[in-house]
Amino acid sequence: MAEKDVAGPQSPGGVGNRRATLKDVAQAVGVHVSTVSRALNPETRHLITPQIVEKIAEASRQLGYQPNTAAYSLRTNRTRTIGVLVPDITNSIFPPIIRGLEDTLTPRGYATLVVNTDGQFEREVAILETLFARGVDGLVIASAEREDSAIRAVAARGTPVITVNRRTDDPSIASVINDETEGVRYMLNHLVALGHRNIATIAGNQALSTGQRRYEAFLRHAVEMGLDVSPTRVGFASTFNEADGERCMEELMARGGGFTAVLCANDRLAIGAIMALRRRGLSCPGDISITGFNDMAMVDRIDPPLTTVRIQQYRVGAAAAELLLERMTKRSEIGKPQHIVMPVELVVRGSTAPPAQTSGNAAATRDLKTATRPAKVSVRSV
Amino acid sequence: MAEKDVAGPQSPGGVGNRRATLKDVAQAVGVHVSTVSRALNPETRHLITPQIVEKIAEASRQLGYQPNTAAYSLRTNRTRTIGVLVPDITNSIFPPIIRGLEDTLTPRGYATLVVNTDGQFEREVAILETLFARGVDGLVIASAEREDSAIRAVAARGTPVITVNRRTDDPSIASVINDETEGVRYMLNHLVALGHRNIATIAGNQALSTGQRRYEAFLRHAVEMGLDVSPTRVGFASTFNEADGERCMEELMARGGGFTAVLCANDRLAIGAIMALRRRGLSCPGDISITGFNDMAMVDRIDPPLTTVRIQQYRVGAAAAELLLERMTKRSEIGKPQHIVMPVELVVRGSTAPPAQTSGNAAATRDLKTATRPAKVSVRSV
DNA sequence: TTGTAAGCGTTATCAG
DNA sequence: CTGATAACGCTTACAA
Repeated sequence: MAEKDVAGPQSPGGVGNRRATLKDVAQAVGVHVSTVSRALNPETRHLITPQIVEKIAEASRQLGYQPNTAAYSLRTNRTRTIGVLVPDITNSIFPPIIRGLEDTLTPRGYATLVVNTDGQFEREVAILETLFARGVDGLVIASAEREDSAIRAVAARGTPVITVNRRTDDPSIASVINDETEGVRYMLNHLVALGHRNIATIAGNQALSTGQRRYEAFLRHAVEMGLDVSPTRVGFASTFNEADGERCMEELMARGGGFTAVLCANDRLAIGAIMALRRRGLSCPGDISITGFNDMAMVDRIDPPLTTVRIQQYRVGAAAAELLLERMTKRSEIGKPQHIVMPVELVVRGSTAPPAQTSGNAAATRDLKTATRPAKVSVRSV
Repeated sequence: MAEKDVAGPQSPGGVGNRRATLKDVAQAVGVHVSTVSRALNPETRHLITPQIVEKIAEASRQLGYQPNTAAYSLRTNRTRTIGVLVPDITNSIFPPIIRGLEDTLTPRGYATLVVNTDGQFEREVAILETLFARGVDGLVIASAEREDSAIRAVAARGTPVITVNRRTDDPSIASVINDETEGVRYMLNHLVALGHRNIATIAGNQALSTGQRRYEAFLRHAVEMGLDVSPTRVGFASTFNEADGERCMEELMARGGGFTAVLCANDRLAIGAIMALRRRGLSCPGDISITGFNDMAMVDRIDPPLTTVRIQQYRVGAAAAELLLERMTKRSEIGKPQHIVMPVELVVRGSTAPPAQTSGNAAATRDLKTATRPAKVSVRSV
């Protein structure tokens, strides 16, 4: 509870009330502003006599000199600012990505301007407009759709851009995403190991790479595993949220069921699915196992704790920042990977269990196999 | 899945590849740049002949003119940028506040630069330094401590500043906070109505206004209600997180218990408390009722669903933005409230119930009264 | 190694 | 009402 004490970020010198400028430092040392500029810039410091550099450094410290960002930008056309587009910062999968970005960008002198698109294309366009007006040096886009003409326009314009979490279908747009395919495979493996043979899925928005890739992986691997993937066991969500999960689950059950597990394209859909189940008086995982994707904050504490695929949000952000920095400095270094896929891991919790043995009270479950397998695994790393 | 199509934010005109400047527009219309500047600025537009204004507007539209922010800033010393300090964007109570800020600031032409302090004072100071270097026009601080010399320094410097969610002890620093006192009173009322007479508390960090105010309110209202507030029934958390909640709950139980409910200073402490309880083989609310504060995302879905106090995070952010805008434009308008307190509401869920009737298996519960009251209320608005 | 000077795109002051 | 001009603070050829 001790008072926080500090010299404080207020004028620790300066001239009068103004912030100190290069000219002030130059005057103090008795050299020209250009000399000060060079001395203070690591790139050009070597041009200046070490003693003078020292004197300049001292004086600028004394005066509390801080370069004027506006002047720097006006002159160099660079702002050391990165625009970050997210669908909605309120969706808890994005903040960790943003921190990953910030934590690697800030030490390099870059600031991030985070804006919300709410998944609306017109907003995305308008936002990009204002970001360009502010002269961002690069863009990180977490709101990318598979066909995203706005992003293509940005790239065509020459602004370094990278998508995170999702990617566009255009391979020339750099990206950092998660290994959706493997994630789905792990999950199917897990369900099959528990004894499930009749697995439905609630797929996400197919206009987003996450939705599309997870669904595609489901189809591919389910077939490989010899599972029945009839279209009646597929629900398509358009919004990746709880309401849509609920709706899709109801649809699936209305179509007659016959499945013992539902693989959902993300955690929020899974939560909705569980609610729908409950409303019908069914239990998870007693009657039906439900799985998520992302491992959002708190899904380990909900009832039942969600079995899901953990993605490395923070590291996705950090990797994207690194990649972007490279593309902004070394001019389009060839040979560097343009697409990074981060590994994911399966997290087994309470929302999955072996299929019910009896045809019991679960209206949606029929066609049960008898196979039973190891009941519970803790967090399994892959 | 239709391709998103748009003219795109790329050069819709411009000159060559460059962004169009005032000079370009001036040339196109055949007037001087200063005329264009005046015509485009609403404040000075009246100085220009309407026909010319129209021509200029048209040409600037045609050329896709966007004012250069850096030049504007250099000239005017204003950046239309607001710095926002939060402890950690990953903590889900902050994103809604940030959206409230953004949604009211963006339409007014301001951008927000959000940075994380991680609750470290040195980081806060360093961050303020870089924000000033970038020339922010104002500051919104969600990471304020009660005694915060850095914030005082900012205010002394003349930069408009406002704290949100928390406030400093210095009444001259404007703030928008929640009604902690009423929140605690509602909660105590609720617990007493359920029949609890022996209520413990896990207080938050007393160096933060939230922690201090909630604790003070607990003491005051508990006394008013004639409850026993012995110090053995108070635990002090230092970090407002689950781990500390767990630790405090264990401490409370180790001291011998005797309470039937625990009022926690926020939701995360409550979650930790529930975990500690569970580890001892006790149940919530069967053996002990636990309450939170904030109504964080997802606490309605955890097990048990948390009874808590809902704060209006989004509106806190929006109100702070309004207040800040006022203080930035109308020069320190007197008469306007400097401190806004937002109303809160009680949300009753599953983590509270009447105290156990028997001295049962609950090691921590004794001294039970017999009063029982209405068992469950749904969301009650106040 | 250092100084000179131009110029980035605006806005504001001062004439006309 | 409009034009000319300076200045904001910095970087960067080009000179010396």
